[in-house]
Amino acid sequence: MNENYRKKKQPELVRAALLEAAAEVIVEKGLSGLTLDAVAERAGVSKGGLIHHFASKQVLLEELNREILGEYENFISGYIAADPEPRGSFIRAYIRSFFSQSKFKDATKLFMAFTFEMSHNEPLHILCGEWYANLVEKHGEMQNSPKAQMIQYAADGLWMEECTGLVSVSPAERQAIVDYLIQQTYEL
Amino acid sequence: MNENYRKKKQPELVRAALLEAAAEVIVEKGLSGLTLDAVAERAGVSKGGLIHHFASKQVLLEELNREILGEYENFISGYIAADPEPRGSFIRAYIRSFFSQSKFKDATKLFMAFTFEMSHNEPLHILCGEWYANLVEKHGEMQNSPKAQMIQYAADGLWMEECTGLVSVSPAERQAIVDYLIQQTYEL
DNA sequence: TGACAAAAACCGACCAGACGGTATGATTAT
DNA sequence: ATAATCATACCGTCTGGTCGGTTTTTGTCA
Repeated sequence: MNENYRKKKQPELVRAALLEAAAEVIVEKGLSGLTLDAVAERAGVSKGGLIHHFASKQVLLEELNREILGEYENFISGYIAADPEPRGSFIRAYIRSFFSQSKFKDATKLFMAFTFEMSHNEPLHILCGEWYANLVEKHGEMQNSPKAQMIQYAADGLWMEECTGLVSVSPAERQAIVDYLIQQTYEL
Repeated sequence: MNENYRKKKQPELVRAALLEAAAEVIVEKGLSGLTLDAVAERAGVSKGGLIHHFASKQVLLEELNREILGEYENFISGYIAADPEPRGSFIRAYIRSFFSQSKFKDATKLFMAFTFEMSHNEPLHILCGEWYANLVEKHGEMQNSPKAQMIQYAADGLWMEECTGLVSVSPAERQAIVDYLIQQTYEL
């Protein structure tokens, strides 16, 4: 007779806790370490409860991916709206969103896990593809000068480095690079 | 009475085939799809044979990682040696090596899998860390102006995009970006 | 408003297959 | 003869998913 029976039902909270737990497991143990048991235990829910909210592991993955994609889209939209200079605003928002405070811990690593996973997970790949296409369509066409592309690629590279933790760049140095990239977007 | 008993023993070839097979499995099914059975079958070797060459799955991973790191180091060294202009030669080599013909198919995806894996696989992380430190030491200190760092980050981003296959950039456009990055390294 | 049926939320035991790894034996190379 | 190279059979554990049951919530109707 588990106490979760007695507790007030709050399915939305449980669902959120499960997503959060899944994110943590992925970051800590990788996608190969993501098991339903681990997620359920970490969220304080039984496996049956987990499967009630997410019919399968694949569904759990897709929902989690949808979650972080939605978060990034909100970040980007917000930054663009707050930017007085329309020229290059998308790239600036793109850069800034990477360093925004996500509700998921180590969101960059999480994002990277999906980035690789989708290369051999068709539904996930489609999901991300549509998301990106929709993003571009919503915020107008992108700058596609070599320099603009270089800046955007650099943001990706910077983000990736944060995942690896290999080259130890101090926070100050990192901020300096980000500032430099932002500054460059005004000189397209 | 398997035919591999009868065949002439060529342990080095078998070992190479196993690494190659492991690489293919990782690219096609991800690290969560990497199983000893799959690797053994693809290489045409029994599981016992596999375990004879690589004592465990972890060892197999580390050896494969060592292999591709060695390959990249060779690429970089070669490009630096062939570069008449010493200034920025490391960054140019860094860029070019990403688009060199590796002996592993889809080496970029393979590399990316390791890049994420090492964030929660301590031995792998140490391995990569030492490799990178050694690389930097061997080829002199790096350029660390904001612009130089931006170019290097952009190379990472470009490489990452090739893994995702999301934004469809034509080979010509890709080459144009690479050329642009190379060109920029002469203006540090 | 209250009874009550249906649906939603959740648990816990269970299963079939997959997985990493071991043990042992067969064959070849040195 | 000894070591190296492989195959085969096997084991304990883990994993994704199923199933039936229990409690709570919600909708309905008198």
